[in-house]
Amino acid sequence: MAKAGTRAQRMAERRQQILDAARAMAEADGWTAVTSRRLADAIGYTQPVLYGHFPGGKTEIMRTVALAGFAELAAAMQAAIRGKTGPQAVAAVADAYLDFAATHPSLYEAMFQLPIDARFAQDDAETELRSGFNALGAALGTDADGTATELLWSALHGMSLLERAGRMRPEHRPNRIAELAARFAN
Amino acid sequence: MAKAGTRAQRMAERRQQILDAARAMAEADGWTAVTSRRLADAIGYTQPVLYGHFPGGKTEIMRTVALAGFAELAAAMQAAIRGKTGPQAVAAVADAYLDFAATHPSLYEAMFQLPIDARFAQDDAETELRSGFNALGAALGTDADGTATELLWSALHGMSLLERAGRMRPEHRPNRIAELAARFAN
DNA sequence: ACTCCTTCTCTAGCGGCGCTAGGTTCTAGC
DNA sequence: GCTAGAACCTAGCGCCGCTAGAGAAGGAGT
Repeated sequence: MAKAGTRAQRMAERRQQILDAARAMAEADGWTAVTSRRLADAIGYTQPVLYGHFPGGKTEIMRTVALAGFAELAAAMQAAIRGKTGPQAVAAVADAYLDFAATHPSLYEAMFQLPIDARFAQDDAETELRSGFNALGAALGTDADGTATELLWSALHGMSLLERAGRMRPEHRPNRIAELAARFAN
Repeated sequence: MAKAGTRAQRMAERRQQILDAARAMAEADGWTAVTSRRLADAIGYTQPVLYGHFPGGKTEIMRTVALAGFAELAAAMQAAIRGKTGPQAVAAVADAYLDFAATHPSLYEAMFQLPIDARFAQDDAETELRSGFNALGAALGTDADGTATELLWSALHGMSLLERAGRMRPEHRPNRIAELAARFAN
């Protein structure tokens, strides 16, 4: 008899362990500090074990972490909008978005800045991405061809990165959100 | 007698050679392909020579390339605005910005996405950065506390990255620019 | 109980990275 | 021609992502 659970269960557990460790490590010291050796150490095994779970190596691990991030971001935005309309909805979704990016900078980095980007659109990422996009669209109310939604996403994405890079006055964020809500509410 | 010019001249020339090679290499194959060995090969010397010119290593080289990029971007924006006001000015500056980012993706990456960011503000970067920021502000006309300018910069920055990542419909860029001009003019 | 076979895990190593200590060659000034 | 210093290279460090192949562990059949 095995120590605990079925083979598949143990595999799934360890897979999650790897993802958790990678995410924690990234948030603590940045993605460059997430090396295959350190990651293997963290889960109590050696490097090759990682490749058993993620044949694509570090890239696949980051991609998987990013995927979870998209789901979380979409959920946060949906929760923020609930029951709001007009400028309030826009301000709420903007606040939620920027908060998410600021609170989980490395997660956000994995989602948008790393070489995961290329050809992301075909698989299950589509669902989470679309879901987040829709949340933004919902905040705007009507947006026939999605152009305004694209613009709003652009502004939020850019702002989160520029804030993080120290290129925007942090204390002005409320002003920026107000400005955004004023200019984007239908 | 030396082969050509003074010592200082030869140093300056080679310094520029390194920067040119790094930039060309980055645009051709991305920054990860710009390694100290390949870079040294490209200028016909060995690695340690690079460190004579740029004690900070690869980071300092990228930072220097990025600095030139800021100057170019600011110039492109200023040229685009010339003689325009209102929505036309905003559209023109947006077009110039997005064009720059799309035409020199790796240069743009060095300017905004790489770990150069941290504490950039104290030295000569300030000038070029401020100059670009001012060009955006000029396109907007009046912007008392700079909030609208921050917002415009955010939108352009985010849009350029999302376009590059394939997350925005490329054929819709004119729509996005029009939307931007409409929402941001005065 | 013993063998066999699969499944799991580790050891060891490859090529490449950024970077640097220390020796060698060249050059300029006397 | 000699010498001091600048210029440059060789060789190597510790790290990276990744993998081939050896060996241990554990269940199935006899």
